[in-house]
Order: sequence, then C-alpha cells, then structure tokens
Amino acid sequence: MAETSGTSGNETLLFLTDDQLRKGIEAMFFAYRGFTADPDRILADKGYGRAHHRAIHFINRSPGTTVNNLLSILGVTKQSLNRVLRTLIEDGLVESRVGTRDKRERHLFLTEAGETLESELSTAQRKRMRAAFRQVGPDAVVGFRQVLEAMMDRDMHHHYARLREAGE
Amino acid sequence: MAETSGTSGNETLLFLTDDQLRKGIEAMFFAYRGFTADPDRILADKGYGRAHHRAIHFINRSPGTTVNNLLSILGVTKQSLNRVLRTLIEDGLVESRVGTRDKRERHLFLTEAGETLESELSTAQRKRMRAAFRQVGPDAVVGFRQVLEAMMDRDMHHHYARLREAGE
DNA sequence: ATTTTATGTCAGCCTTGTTGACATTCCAAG
DNA sequence: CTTGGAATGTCAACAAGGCTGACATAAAAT
Repeated sequence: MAETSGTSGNETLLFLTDDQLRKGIEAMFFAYRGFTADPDRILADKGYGRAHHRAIHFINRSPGTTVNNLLSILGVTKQSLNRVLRTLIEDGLVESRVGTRDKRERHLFLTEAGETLESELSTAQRKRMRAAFRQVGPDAVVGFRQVLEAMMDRDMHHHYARLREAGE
Repeated sequence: MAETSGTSGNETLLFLTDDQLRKGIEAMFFAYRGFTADPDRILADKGYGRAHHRAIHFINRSPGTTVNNLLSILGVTKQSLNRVLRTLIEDGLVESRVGTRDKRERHLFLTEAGETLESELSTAQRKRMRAAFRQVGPDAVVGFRQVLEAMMDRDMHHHYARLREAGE
C-alpha cells in the first residue's frame, strides 16, 4: 500500500501510441482467457460456472460475509447472486447462517466440501500465475500489479485494498 | 517480439507465497472489470453486448478476415458468433462478402457505421489504458505486458503475436 | 458422379446477467 | 406500541450469449 500512494511525480510525459495501447488491450483480452481457463475446466466437470467460482473465492476470503457485502464486491444484482448461492447451499458447499444481531442478514461460510473445491480451483489458478510470475521475474510482477491497480474503478480498488489488508 | 524470446535465464528461484499469487488473481479480476466498463456502457446504450465489441474489434484489426479465422481468435463456437454477426450485418455495421477464390468463405469488413462505433469503443478503452500506463510509468508497462503474455495459452499467444506483426 | 470435408446457418438448451414484485426484519416517529 | 419506511433476501420472468445437434451448400477427393 505504501508504494502506490497517489500520483507521485511519475507523470513522465509518455508518448503512448494507439498501437501500444491496443497491444495492451489485446494482451488483456487473451490473458484473461488463460487466467480463467483452468478453473473453468474444473467447474464445467462439476456443473458449475464462473459465477460459482467467484462466490466461492470471496466467501473463502471473508468467511461470514453477508450477501450484501458479496454483492458489492461482485458487482452483480442480488437476484443473480442468489441463484448461484442457492445451488451452492443446496449442494452443501456453502452454509448460510441467519445473523444473530440482525436477522435480515445471512452470513456465508464454506463447508468442508466447499473448502475442498475452493482449494482445487485456487491451486490450479495459482499454478498458472506462479508459472507466469517465475517466467518474467519480480520487477515485471510489480509492474503488472501497478498497471492493474491503476486500471480498476475506484470502488473496485477499494474492495481490492480491503481484501489485501486482511490477507497481509 | 525480440524481448520475449524463450525462457531466457530469468528462472530466478522466486519465493512466491500463496498470498502474493492471490493478490495477482484478485487484481486481475477487479482490473478486468474496469477494463471492460467503458465499452460496456457505450454498448448497452445501443443494445449490444461485449460479444459484439469483440467481433467489431477483431474485424477492424484484420479487415476481410473469414468467419473461421475470427472463431479461432474468439474461442467461441461458430453458432454463437453467428448470432452476433447476423445482428451486426442486419444493422449495417459489418459487411459479409462471399469469397471469390473459395465461395464457402465469408470475408468480413466494417462499414463506415461500423468503423464509427469501433472508434468510439476503442477510444474509450484506450483512454483508460493510457491513463493507467501514464500513472505507473514505462517500466511497469513492460512488466504488465510480460506477465500477461506469460499467462496466455499457447494458441492465444499465437493469435496475439500474429496481430502484433500486422500492427507494427 | 458420388462421397467426404469445410464452412456457415438455423433451432433449441443452459448459465448468468437483468428488472419487477414481494416477504421479512429492523428501526425510527408518532 | 404501532406503524411506515428502509434494508435484506427470495421468487418469477426475461435477455444475452455461451453450448450441441441437425442441416444446407460449396469444394475437394475418390
């Protein structure tokens, strides 16, 4: 969090041609496909989709999170998330506990089975990320993260930073 | 193409914790949302989706490309692409010419209206990419592209490289 | 000439996004 | 206390864009 503070002086008048920018755009497109490819394969076997993966990931990251909190992270409607959550709960991967302080809220947890799937998915995804990071070296990794952070919307960066706090 | 040649010696035994990798994964997730946000808004107004954007982008990149070539780039089924192409053709954004040498093929071109929309979309997307690149500086940009390339599947990297040739 | 292959189209299904209507719970104002 | 509004979660129905299967046509092979 220290190194990304503000627009600190590096407004080095860069000549960025449309070509350079377009390469970045296309790289982003093709890389994202690779990024999701391994989890997608695993999920397809079990009858789930990418939406299930996202839910599982962020429930694992913040056990006990509420549906509403999850909604603002995922940026979908509650109705859309609800469908996914319902199947995960029915299948025994996620547990939904009614809030004690506020009974309107549902707090979400992964069951053991849920943690097993989460582990399988994130292991596959980390494996690819690790290979890429190793291939290019630590400086490139820093640059990678800097650009991605600069590309996020403000509120997404907020969620990203809050998750980082917790994990660090 | 010169600087990315092979696994050249930088296999520097990196200690990559699961935490570091997960940060990369989450950065990728949140950043991709930002990456598509501006075009998505423009498209929604006109009744199109992200799939239309992808088709328009790559037709613009390779005018006269065939449906089959587009398919392998986009990585979807021809039936799925066909639905999108049909609406674009009906709406007069894309022109489909039957091949002269091989009459089975359809060659795809943007019409003037298609080029107008393409320009609107790519201008918005480049604007965000440019802002991000400027914010973080040229070294970070290099690292960004290196990681993304290392994350692509082999065949996607192939398409990426072929497009780069043409644009350079 | 007839079969096989390549390419593109049409029909129908599934996931996952959307909006609208609604039930429950909490809280604040009367 | 009760009543009206806000917050939260659920149910229903629809749209976009993936998918597979069946099929038409053109080219190539036998």
